[in-house]
Formats: sequence, C-alpha cells, structure tokens
Amino acid sequence: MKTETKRGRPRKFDEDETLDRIMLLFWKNGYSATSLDQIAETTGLNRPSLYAAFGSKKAMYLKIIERFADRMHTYLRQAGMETEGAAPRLKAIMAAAIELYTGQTELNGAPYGCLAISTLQSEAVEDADFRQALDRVITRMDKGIASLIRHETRDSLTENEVREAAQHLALILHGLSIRARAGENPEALKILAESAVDKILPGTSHG
Amino acid sequence: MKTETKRGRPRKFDEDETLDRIMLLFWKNGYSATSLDQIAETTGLNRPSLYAAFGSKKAMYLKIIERFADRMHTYLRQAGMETEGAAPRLKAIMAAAIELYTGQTELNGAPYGCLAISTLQSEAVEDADFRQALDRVITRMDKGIASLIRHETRDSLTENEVREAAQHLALILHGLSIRARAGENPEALKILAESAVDKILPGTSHG
DNA sequence: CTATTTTTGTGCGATATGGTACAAAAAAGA
DNA sequence: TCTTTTTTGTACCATATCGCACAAAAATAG
Repeated sequence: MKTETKRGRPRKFDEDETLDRIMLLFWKNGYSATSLDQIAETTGLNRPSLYAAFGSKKAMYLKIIERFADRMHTYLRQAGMETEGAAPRLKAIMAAAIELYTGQTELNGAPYGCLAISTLQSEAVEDADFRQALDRVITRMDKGIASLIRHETRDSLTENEVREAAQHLALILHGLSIRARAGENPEALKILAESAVDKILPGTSHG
Repeated sequence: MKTETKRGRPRKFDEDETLDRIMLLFWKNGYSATSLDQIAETTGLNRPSLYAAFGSKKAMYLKIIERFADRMHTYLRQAGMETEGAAPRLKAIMAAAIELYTGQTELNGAPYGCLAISTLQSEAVEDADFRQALDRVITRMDKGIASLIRHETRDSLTENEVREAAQHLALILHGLSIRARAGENPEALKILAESAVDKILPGTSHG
C-alpha cells in the first residue's frame, strides 16, 4: 500500500469518478462527436490536466472501453449467480444486461445500450485499434457465456454445441443493445431475451 | 417523362452515382467522422453544389440511410426468392445479408457491416431524428422477416410465434452485422446464421 | 528555507469544421 | 441579342477541433 508518498502537487480530482463522467459522455455522443472541451467541462478539469492524466482522446476512450468491459463482466457474472441451472442463469444474465442497456442501473440512468456496441462500430473501419477493441469485447462475451453453459451442462453438450449456443446468445444480446439505444420497450426486450434462451440452448423445452 | 426542359446551367454530376460515393464515405467513417471536405473530394463537387443538391450534411446522411434501406429490402427479397420453404428462404436471406456485410457484393467491397447498424447508433442519443431512423430500419426488418415467415408457414404458427421468430432472427442479423464490421470470418458468420434459423424457426428440426 | 517534483490553469497555435455570399458560367426563352 | 434560370467555383466566416508551451501553484525531501 503506497499512500501519500508522492512528491508533487496533489491531484484535485478522483480518477475513477472522472473516468465515470467521461464514460457517460462517450456513451451518449459516441467517440467522434465528443470533444475535449465537453470532457473538460463535465469533469471540471482543463485539457492539459486531462492530457497528462489519460493521454490523448483516443487513449482515454480505449481505456474507458476496457474499464467498461471489466465492469460489465463482473456485473453479469454476479447477476448469473443468483439462480441455478443453465437456462435460468442465462436468462438472469440477459435480463441484467437489458436493464443496463435500458438505463435501469446506477451505472447509467439512460437507455444508451452497450457502450462498446453503440459507439465502437462507427470508428472500427478507419482505426484498427478500435476494430480490435470491438472484436475483443465480442470474443470476451462469447467466451463468458460459453464458460457458463459449459459449466452448467457438464457432458450433456458437445464443445461445439456449447460454443455455438454462446455465440447465438451473444448475437442476440448485441441486437438487444441496438434496440435499447433505438428506444424500444425494456420489457419487450426482456421477453425476447427469455424466449431466445429457450430456443437457443440445446435441451431446453421448445414452446 | 420530363426531360431536357430545365432552364438553367446543366448539372455536371449524376445524382445517383454521387449518392453512392457519399454513402461509402459515411459507411466507412460514420456520420460525425465524415467531413464535407471529404465528401466534396470524393464526389468531385464543391460544397455549395452539394449543399444545393442535398441540403445539410444531416439531410444528406438521412436520405442515404433511407436509400440504403430500400436497396437492402429489394436485395434481400430477391435473395429469398431463389429457394422455397420458410427455413431455406430465411437462410438464403441471411446468407445474402452476410455477403453484403462482409463486402462480397458490388454495393460495397469492404466488410463494413450494415450501414444503419454500424453508423446510426452513435448519433442516436443526441439527435431524435437519427434515433427514429434507426428504429425504423429495425422495425422494417422485423416486419419483412415476419411477412416471409407468415407467408411460408400458413396456419402452422400463431401470429405471436411468427413475430417472435422474426424478431429473434433480426436480432441475430444485427449481431452479425457488428461481427462483420469487427472483421470476423464471413464463413463462420454464415454457419452461425444457418444454425440460428434452425433453432429459432418453430417446427424446424433441432440439431 | 531551498530544491525538486508534480499538477494546475491560462493561453495559444495550427488546422478543420459546417455552412454561405457572390460573381462567373452555361443552359433555355423571348 | 438580351433576359432569366440554374449550377458552378472561389473565397470566406465564425467557430470548433486536438494538442501543447509555459509559468504559477502546491506538495515533499533535504
């Protein structure tokens, strides 16, 4: 624990809180439409301080994406642990994701969808770093869901079935993020998510 | 047919070809990251001409989105008519969409995903016109797929089953667009799409 | 108290931005 | 030919953009 041993003038701001504010800006406007002036205003910092702390606008954004992905991971994992069985856990995870997408969590009170899905795409062609960040987020979601399915359905599914079901559910989830940002009804999205799990997870009763 | 009856100086450019070039720019860079200078350069027109012909940057973009949705509609409809039966038609449509998303059509030779899904989202929160445009594109896709399913499975499905399956497939399709723009393998996406149809369409054999 | 280190804040610089005024150009009408 | 209409192209405007010098400020170390 290294505390209070730094030499120079102390920082006037809390780094985590500042990153949260910047995240909300990027989440609302996207990357290109967010300016350093806006960031400076909502954080109360001036540009040189921002630049010194986080580097360029791009570095700031990519750091925030990574941070978001981490938080999302733990948030969804936690949501999945409140029930048992593959299908119920998957449904709980998807319901939790939809709640976040539609602005019903403390992380974001507005229906902005998934930060990565909503804002990374438009920049993904011109800049390879953005494209890779997007692909990492997707792959991470695939693997996370696959790991849950694999764990909950020991030996009853082949590895291919597990991975395929996980990708199908991730595809659905990303589609739901888009609809959340398009302003669609949260409850309707939850119903879609539930029935999607029933259809996609092998061995579940098909209505 | 009113031709060659206009009074003033003739236009130096073909409107359709020009819109195509602008579309590709927006498709690549997104809305905010595309400048009028870039548009002027790739079209060979200067800004006043562009402005006179299409209005503001925003009007230009929204017109191009609408035009894209129309083309996509006819393109997918045509792809679906080359087979018979609900599942084969849906698979053909999804395969065609993936080919377009991954840059294997003459409309776009690069893997940019769906123009609307890729570029509309980031602007959808700040500007209600963009959000509505996004929602229209989504709803149109829902209805198009539902209409096909309804037509191909007369009486064997309830209206609710039809609409739900259509929305599930649209969700998958939008997820696939994201993955295409993220650079994922087109053949892998096609396999995912095929198996998704098998799982989602009621009454199809479940692997 | 002095030197050192780090952050802050003012201010700037070079360029890019969306949009437009205005005159020249190119067609048709009379 | 002379007017009218429409498009073109130059030049411009006000502002916004990202990024950075540079000195003052605020802490610690000796």
